Order: sequence, then C-alpha cells, then structure tokens
Amino acid sequence: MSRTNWEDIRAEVLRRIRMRLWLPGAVIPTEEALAYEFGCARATISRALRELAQAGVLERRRKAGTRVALHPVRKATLDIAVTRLEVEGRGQIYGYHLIEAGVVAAPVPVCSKLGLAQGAEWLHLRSLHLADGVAFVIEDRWLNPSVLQDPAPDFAAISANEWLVGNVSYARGDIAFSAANASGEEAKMLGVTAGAALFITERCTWGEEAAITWVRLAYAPGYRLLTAV
Amino acid sequence: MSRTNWEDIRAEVLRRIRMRLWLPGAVIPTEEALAYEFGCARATISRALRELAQAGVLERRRKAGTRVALHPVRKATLDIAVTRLEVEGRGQIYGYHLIEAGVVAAPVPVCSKLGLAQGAEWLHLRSLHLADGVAFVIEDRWLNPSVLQDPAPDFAAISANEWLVGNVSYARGDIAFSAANASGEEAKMLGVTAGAALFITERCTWGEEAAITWVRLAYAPGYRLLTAV
DNA sequence: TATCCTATTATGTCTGCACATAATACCATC
DNA sequence: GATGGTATTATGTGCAGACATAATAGGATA
Repeated sequence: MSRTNWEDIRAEVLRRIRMRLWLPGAVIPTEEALAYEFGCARATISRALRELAQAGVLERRRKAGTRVALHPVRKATLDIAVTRLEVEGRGQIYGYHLIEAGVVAAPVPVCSKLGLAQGAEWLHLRSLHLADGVAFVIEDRWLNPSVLQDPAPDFAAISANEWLVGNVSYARGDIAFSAANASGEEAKMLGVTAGAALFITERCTWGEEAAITWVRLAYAPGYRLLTAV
Repeated sequence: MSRTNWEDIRAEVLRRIRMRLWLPGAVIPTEEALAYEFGCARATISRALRELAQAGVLERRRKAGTRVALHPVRKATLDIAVTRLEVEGRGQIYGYHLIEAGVVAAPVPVCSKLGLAQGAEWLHLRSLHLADGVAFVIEDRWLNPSVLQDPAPDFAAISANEWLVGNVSYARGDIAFSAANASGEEAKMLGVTAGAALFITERCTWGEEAAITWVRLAYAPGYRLLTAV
C-alpha cells in the first residue's frame, strides 16, 4: 500500500464532480473532513483542491468553504513560442527576411494602446518569416528605441522577436487574437489572393515602466493555433 | 517583521531573472541554498519555484536542478466561458436562436477528428447566438446522441453549449483557433459581405471513453479573443 | 575505450503542527 | 426589527523533518 498522493485525491474529487455526486454550486466537505476520509494530512487535500481551483473546477473562499464551480470556465493554455521555434517544431526549415526598418512616428492606434505621447518616434520593423522557404507570417513591429543597446542589433540577421526574448526583460504583456482580410500587399507577400482570411495575433509588451514593443503577426491561410495539452 | 512568504520569494526570483543576475539557461541555487539565504523553510522556496515553473519561467528537473528557461515560452491562458456569459460579460443582452436540428451521418472530417466510424449518425445542431439582438456567433455542432438523457433537452430553448456544461461531464478536450472567409450563407446570417474574415474556434470534447461533441464557432467580424490577466 | 552499476544529489511529496486571515453567523444592543 | 461588534470557522500559509524518486557523475568492469 503506497502513501496517499495528492494527484490521486485530485482525480477522485474530479471523478465525484463528473459523476455528479457533487453538483455544480454545491459545497464539498471541508479539507479536514476529506483528510479524515482519505486518511492523509490536510496539506495533501489542500494541494489537490488548490490545483483544481487553479484549473477553474472549484471555487474556494475562506470560511465559506469549497464549492464546485457553477460555470466551469475552461482555462485553455497556449504556448507562445518564438516564431523560429514554432516553425522548427513542425520539422520545417526556418527563414527570416527583413523588409523595412526605420525610425518614424508611431501611428495613433499603437500610441494609444501603449500609452505613448502622440507622434513618439519608434523603430518600425517589417519582416517576413518563412517555413521551408514559403511565406509563413508577416511581422509588423513597433519597438521602443530606448531598449536598444549601444551596438544596435542587426535586425537583418536576427529577428526582433528573438533578439528581444534574449536581451530585454519584460514585466507584463497581453495578447489578442482575431481574423482579418489580407490587404493587397499582404496577399502579395504571402502569395495568396487579396481578401483571404488571415489569422492575426497582436501583442503588447511592457517593461517595468515603459512600453517595449507592439507587434502584429499575420499568418498565412491554413494556420491553426492549438491549445497545449 | 512578518514571516517570509512564498509570493515575496517568487517576486525576488523573478526580479533576479529580469535583472539578468540569473541568465537564461543558467542553473540557479538549490532550494536548500535559497532557503538558507532567505531564512525560511525549503517548502516555502519550493512553492515559489514551482509556481514559476508552472508559468514557464523556470525549468526544473530532479537532481539536475532548477534553471532559467532558455526560451521563456509565454503560457498565455484563455478563459473559455459559455457564450451566454461571454456576451453578458460585455454588458450586452444575450439571445439564442436554433436554426436547424436533426440526426444525420457526420461528415468525414468530423468523424476522423473524433475517431468515429464513418457514417455514424450524430445529432447536428446549427444555431446563432446574438448580442444585443445582433448576430454574434454561428454555432455548428455535432453531438453524440448517447449523451442525451431520457427527456431529451429542448435545444430550441437552451443552447447545447450551456446544456452540456451543466449536464455532461467531460474528461478532456482540445481547441483550435483559426481564420476563415465567410461563406455566402454565413455572411447572410452574420449580416456581412461574403468573404469577410471570420475568427473560428473549433473544439473537440471527449468523455471518459467516447467522444461527446465537436463544435465550430464562427464569430462575427470585429471579434477579438483576449488573454486572461 | 566502452558499458554497466552504484552512490550521490536536487527536487517531489507527505506528515503534523501552528498561526494568520477572511468571511460568516450569531448575539447583544439600540 | 435593524444594527454593529464578536466568536467561530474553513481556508491560506508557514515550519521542520522524513522518505521517495529521477537523473547525473563517477567508478568498476569487460
């Protein structure tokens, strides 16, 4: 007989919820009661229930107790990797091509999203990532010039994406996913007809104080973003 | 002077990584060493490091130790709620409209994704969700008829989405996000021009043994999926 | 030199205890 | 009956010690 382990308890609790022994919205027994039932320490029960609460299956409040979530929000997790790794992860050969770079005034929507003064001059980079030589994603990036170190990196050789991950620390960021019709230029770059539906991700990244970068990635048709297991 | 708390330790570790005191790929001190440094129990350090590992900032392996993740895969988490709650969460009035329902043979792509025998007869539901009376998302669902209870639910009154959450236990599922051009029919339902780029999510859901449902949601243009904080 | 075995080591987990904290329930008061 | 303070209670967090487990490093063997 092996020791009680918190994963077994998590599984058993989940089973009871799935079997509708514990109904949504209902309060489940206290940690102490469960510890007694399973014959283990309260800490072990606590660990199991905490994980389930993080997953959105349970809702816990001090004194009020633990209850089965009424609307089990499924918390899907996505692994957002560097584009190069995403391509290589599919067993394809990665390619990168800088199209345009220059310091210009950032457009109004970008300024407002990042909380910049209007007309702020940022580094604008446009580039294309390739998979097996075929256009994979168009990157349109605005970069805070103050994060660039003294010997400015050569963005023709290394993608801003990758350079940033290795050289700039970020504090927080948020991501938005949407769909958009390919503009004429985008269609040309991706080798598709104008108006094709493209999968779009937009990311804002902030450092401790100032904004670091805003990027819009337009994926070639056929791209699918999958949830991690 | 309060007790050491694991969140402070997590913050301090994160700071050291951000300040590049601990570089990507480098091994950080052992739990024991950190416990000594911070003057707390090893369990407290362990808790802090475990959380950071779950977040993808650290990589931990027995005996090998803990190292700063080389490619900090940002694990974005998304809250996937029931469509009704999504609409109501924006302060809009939710509406639901069943378009079509019937038991027919599931199409080949659906069969293959769910691992069904070809020609399996499933319940096919097509419906429209509204926000403030305006078309919000088209739902195209295939449902295992064996999960329906004896008095079959009235899917004209309650969306399959919501009924399933409250009445059927699921074991696992996966989600895919993509973009697609609106077909003529879809465009008409959503009140947009044909070919408009739609944001698509597809979900497969399995129970303990058999597949439960496959659903494709096509969102009206302008929809954005945002990461949870 | 190559391969297998073993000791070592860092993390993973459990126990049992203690105290902190938030939120409720209840009782006394007005 | 309404209100406000207080006791109670379930979870949250911490500590110290123990053993389990995976994976490495290094030594013994072929």
